[in-house]
Amino acid sequence: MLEDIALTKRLLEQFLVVADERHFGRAAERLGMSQPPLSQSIQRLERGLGVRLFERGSGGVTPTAAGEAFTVDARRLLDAQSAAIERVRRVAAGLEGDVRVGYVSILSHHYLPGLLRATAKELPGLRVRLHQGAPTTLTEMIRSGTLDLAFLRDPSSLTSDLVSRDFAVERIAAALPYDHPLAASAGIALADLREEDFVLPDATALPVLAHQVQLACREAGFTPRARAVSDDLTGLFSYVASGLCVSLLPERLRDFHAPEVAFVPLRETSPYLETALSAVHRPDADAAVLRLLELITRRTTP
Amino acid sequence: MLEDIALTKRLLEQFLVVADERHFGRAAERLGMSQPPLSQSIQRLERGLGVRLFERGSGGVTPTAAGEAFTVDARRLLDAQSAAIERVRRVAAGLEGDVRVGYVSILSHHYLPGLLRATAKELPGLRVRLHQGAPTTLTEMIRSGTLDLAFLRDPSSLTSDLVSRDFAVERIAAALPYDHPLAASAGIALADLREEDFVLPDATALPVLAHQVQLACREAGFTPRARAVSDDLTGLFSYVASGLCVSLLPERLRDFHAPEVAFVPLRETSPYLETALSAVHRPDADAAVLRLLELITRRTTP
DNA sequence: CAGCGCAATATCCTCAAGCATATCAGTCAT
DNA sequence: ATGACTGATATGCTTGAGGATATTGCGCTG
Repeated sequence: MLEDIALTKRLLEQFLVVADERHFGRAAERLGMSQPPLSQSIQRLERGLGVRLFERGSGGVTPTAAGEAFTVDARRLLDAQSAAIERVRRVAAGLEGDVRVGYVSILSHHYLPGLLRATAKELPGLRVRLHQGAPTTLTEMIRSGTLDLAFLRDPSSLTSDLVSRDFAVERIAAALPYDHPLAASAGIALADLREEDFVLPDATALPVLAHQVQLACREAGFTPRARAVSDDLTGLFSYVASGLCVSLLPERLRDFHAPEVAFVPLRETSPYLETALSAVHRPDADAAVLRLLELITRRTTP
Repeated sequence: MLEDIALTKRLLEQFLVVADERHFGRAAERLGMSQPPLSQSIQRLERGLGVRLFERGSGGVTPTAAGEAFTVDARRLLDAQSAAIERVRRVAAGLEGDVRVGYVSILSHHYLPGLLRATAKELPGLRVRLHQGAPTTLTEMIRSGTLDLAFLRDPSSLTSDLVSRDFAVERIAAALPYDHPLAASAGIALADLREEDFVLPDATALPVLAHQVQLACREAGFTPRARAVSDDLTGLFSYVASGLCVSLLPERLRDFHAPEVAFVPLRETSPYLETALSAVHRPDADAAVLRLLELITRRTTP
C-alpha cells in the first residue's frame, strides 16, 4: 500500500468529471471551482493510488487504461455510498428492516392476514417475522429483546415495564355446546346461565378475563359454578366443545368454525363483557415497530 | 440530505470496531487511539447520516436497528473501496485489462494459438481481443488507438512513428508447384530457379519482402522474371499453387498444408533470405501491452 | 517566432479531520 | 451513599483537504 487515500464523494466526482470532460479547465468549471486545485486533487488521487490516471497533453487530457477502468469503479463506489446512506436512513425511519412479531394463536385467524397484507402494501421495506407463542412467553421475549412486538389479549397485568396499546375491542359472548337449549338464541341474558356448569379462565394465567367473568356474573346476580378451569382460551373452548360446560369467551373465537360450539350474544352491555386486543413493545422500540403499530391502530380503529 | 459525510476507510473501521466491541473504551484501544476522539468520530458519523447508530447506556453501547443494518453496508463499502484500489493498480500494472491485438492472417496458424494459451496462463487477468487485417490497416489502427498491438511481417517501413520489436525470424524458402522437377529436393540453390517464372511481392505493399527477393536473386546472379505480382502473401501462395509460377516465401507458410505447394529449403545463408515477425505498438502503450509483448518475446526467443 | 491554450506550479488561506489530555456526568452495584 | 464503571464535553494541537489567485512551462499553430 502506498498512501492511504480517502475515496470521498467529492474526489470521485472530480475524477469522473475530468474523465468525462477530458479537460481540467472545463471540468473545474462544471465542478464550480478553479483549475489548479482540481489538478491537485487528481494528483493527490493518483499519488494515493500509485497510478497515473490521465495522460496530459496539450489540447486536453486522456484517461489511461487504468483511468478508464477506474471510472467504472468510481461510479460504483459513489452509488454504493449513497445507497448505503439512503438505506441506513430508511432503516432509521422505520421504512426498512425486520420486525419480529409475536402473537397468540387465537389472533392468527382474524387479524394477522389483513395486517400482513397491509404491511406489504404500505411498508414494503419491512420484513415481518412471525412467532406464535403463549402470552407469558411472548412478553418475556419482548423484554429480552428477542421479539419486537407482540399481539396479546388484555396484557395489562404483564406489562408494567412495557408499552401496550389496545388496537381492537371484542365482545364477550356465551359459548354453549351446540345441543344446549339456548344455543340457537339470537341473544340471552347472562343470568340465563346461572344454573349451568362453567369452565372458567385460570386466575393467574388469564387474570383479566377471569376477573371480568367474575364481575360480569356478579352484576348478573350469581357466581358461576366452576366445573373446570383452563389457563388457555383454546382449553376453555375445548371444554365447551366437549359438551360438559358453558363459558364466556370472546366471540371472535367463532372464527375457529367448530360446529360443536355455539356463540350466543349477551344482552348486557357491561364493560366487563369486553376484552381488548393489545400490541405490546418495549419503551425503546425502534421506528419500524412504531410504524407497524401505527398502521395496525389506523387499520383497526379508523 | 443533511451534512455531506465522507465515508472514509478510517471512519467506517471505527464504526465497525465500536459495533463489534459494543464499548467505546475497548474499541478505542483496538484502534490505537483514545476514547474521546472515537466518541466524536461516531457522533460525526451519526450527524452526517442523520441517524442514531448506537444506544448509549451505562456498561456499554448497543447498535440500534439502523446501526446493525449499517454494519453490513459499512463492510461492503470497505471491501468495495479496497477492491477498486486493488483493481486500478492491477490495471496500471498491466495485470488486468483488455488488449486489442491485430494480426495478419498468415500468423494465425503458427503463433497465435500458443500465444493465447500462454497469456491465459501467465496473465489470466488480460482479455485479448483479436482482430485480423491487412498490415497497412493494422498499423493505421495502432496509430489511431483502435488497436493496442499488432503482429506483422517486416513492418519497418510502416512504423517510423511506432515501436516495433522482432519476436521471431523465419527462413525464406523456395515455393514450388508440387509437380515441379525440384519439388522433392532436400535443398536447392537459388540459382537453380533462374529460368523460372516468378510471382513476386508487390513493392509498395510488401516492400521489405520485395526488396529482399530482388537482393537475394542478385546475389545469386540473376534477376527473377516476374510473371505475376501480388500485394499479399496469400496471393503469392495461390499463384504457386496454381502451378504457373514459383516464388520465394517464408517457409512457415508450409503450415497452410496445401498439397499443391512444396517448400524447398535454400542452401544460401544470405540475410536477405530471412524475414522477421514483429510486434508493433505505439510508444505510449500501456503496461498491459508491454507485459504481453514481454511474454511473446520470452516465449519465442528463449 | 509569437501567441494561444492547456496543465502544472507556487503561494496563501481556511476549516475540518483526527488526535491528545483533563474533566464532567450519568448509572449501577456494593 | 459512594466508588467504579460508562460515554460525553471541554480545550488545544497538528495536519491535510480543499479551495483561491498569480505565474510558469509546454506544445501546438498561425
